Amino acid sequence: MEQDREKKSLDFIRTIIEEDIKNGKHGGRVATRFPPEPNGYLHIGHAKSICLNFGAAREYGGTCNLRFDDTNPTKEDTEYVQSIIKDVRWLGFEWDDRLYYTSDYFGQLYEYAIKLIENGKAYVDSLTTEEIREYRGTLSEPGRESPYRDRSPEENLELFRGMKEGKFGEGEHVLRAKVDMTSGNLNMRDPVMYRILKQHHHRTGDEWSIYPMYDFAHGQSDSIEEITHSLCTLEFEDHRPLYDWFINALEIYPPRQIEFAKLKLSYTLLSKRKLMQLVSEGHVTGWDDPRMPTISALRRRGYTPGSIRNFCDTIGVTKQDSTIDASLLEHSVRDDLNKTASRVMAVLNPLKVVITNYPDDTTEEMDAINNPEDESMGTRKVPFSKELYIERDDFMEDPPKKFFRLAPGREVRLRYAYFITCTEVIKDDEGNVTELRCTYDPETKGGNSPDGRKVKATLHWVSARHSLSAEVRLYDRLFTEAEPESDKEGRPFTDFLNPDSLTVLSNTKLEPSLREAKPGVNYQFERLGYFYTDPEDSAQGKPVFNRTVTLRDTWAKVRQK
RNA sequence: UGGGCCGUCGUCUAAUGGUAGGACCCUGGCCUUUGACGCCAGUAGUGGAGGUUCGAGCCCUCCCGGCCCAGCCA
Repeated sequence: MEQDREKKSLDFIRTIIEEDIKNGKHGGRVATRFPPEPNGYLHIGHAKSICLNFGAAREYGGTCNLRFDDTNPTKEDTEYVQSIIKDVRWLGFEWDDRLYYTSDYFGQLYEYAIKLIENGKAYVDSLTTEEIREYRGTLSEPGRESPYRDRSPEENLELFRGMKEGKFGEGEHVLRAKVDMTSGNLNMRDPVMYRILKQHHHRTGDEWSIYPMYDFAHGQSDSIEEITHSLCTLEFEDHRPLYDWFINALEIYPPRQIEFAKLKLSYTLLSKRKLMQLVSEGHVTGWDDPRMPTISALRRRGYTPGSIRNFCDTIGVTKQDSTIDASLLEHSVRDDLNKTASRVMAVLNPLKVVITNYPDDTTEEMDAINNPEDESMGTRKVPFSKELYIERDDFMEDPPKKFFRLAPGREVRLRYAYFITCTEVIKDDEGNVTELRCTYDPETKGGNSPDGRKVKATLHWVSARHSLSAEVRLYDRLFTEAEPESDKEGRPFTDFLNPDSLTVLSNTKLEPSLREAKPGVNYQFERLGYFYTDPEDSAQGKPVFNRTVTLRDTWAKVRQK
């Protein structure tokens, strides 16, 4: 039978790569690169590109370089370099000694520019920024040639050298490619190759007073590194003819650029500028605020590298503009954590329960399973005593039909402990329930009744005397709208910030084993969700928990109806 | 309105010109010491009109809709 022969369907990029390998292009070599600009933190959209570039290289026995596209010293910083290195590693990828910077190529790029000048394919333009814009034309009208377009190579050379040597001020001149001012593709209307920027660069210091534009640097950098497949996002499709023009004019190694759609995720933003704004305006506490879609924030929230890689696998790679449902990301992390996270009992919104027929000073150690999905994770002891806490939501004095948790006169199971029956409801002057009195059935120790009687609900609980209080942060979506950036009435995305994106709980009651919880560990609080000990704010014996994601909650859906 | 790209279930994504499949979401049901997980089932799609063909999601034409480009940003 051929049933087991799995038919894999490749995305269009991998299809091209396999085709190239089959045809012996580049001698079967596969070389990709991930080329971030160090001007912000990486986000989940970058993860898609990272997984594609590093993933494809890995799959086809190739290499993937990490290269920082650092051609604009006014926006870039080593802080971002460091965070990017950390994030790519954390995602599980390695570049060995292939860590590069476009700034490594400034010398070579300068030589390339000289060559184009000598060949009459580049010229120094002395128009102002505004004039260049006017001369460029519009989407529907062709541009006009600059009056400086026909300077001689000798004059251009001298001017360009002068630019390099710092003889001119910022904005006085630029170097432009002599392509075609009438092209329908605006990128071909004599694009700027170099501008004067008397700025300190995070790597080259004050060595340069001119810096190449991205368009004059990116393609050649790929060429220098002999990248076989230059993968980038759709908006650069229009730039490809220009890159090819440069490569052609320079007669250097030609990489093949292939464009794919960048990731969009519902209920969040993935624009570096706007993420920066969220940080600078204080809507979040930083780039790694767990509500952010950055890699560092997802990590701090408790997302695992595997869950993100799996997410990227699931969403695929195409050229179609699309928005992935946030629930798919949530599914990825639940799926991963379900198999690996230790279960533990934690009461977030405590309601006191006194077991009236239980001895005052007795403590029993109940056996609890750490992970029903993985027996090798073993068991632990959880103390049980007369006074307990249960979740407020697990009791209703006047329950609707479909509520089958605790209610007056009703019997439920306390997980790994006993069946209890609610006998009395205690309230304060305002009628708020403050305490429950229950009886337990000693025969049901461990959670089973010898007479075989069933209960409909199993509740989590924590022994009051043994409980630990800890700060627990409940995170929710940052925005209330699926597409905060595209409001019909043009309202800014900041109008749609979710006021309930963060709830901090301090009056929580956790099982005592959590006292020793180390920072940076994933747990499942049974029946509630996955939580992660905050790596920054947790201290010895004083963990702080971030909610990664809730468990799926069927009852919440029923209740809403 | 110049140039480039893209239209398949609600959302993503598959389908040598030959039965439109999978995932997420959703809805039922089973199971359950997590209303979780798991399992079973269900709902639901080729933007439109022509054409080629025995046969079109796929090829051709036109139309409609969406995205990107007018930085000395990347």
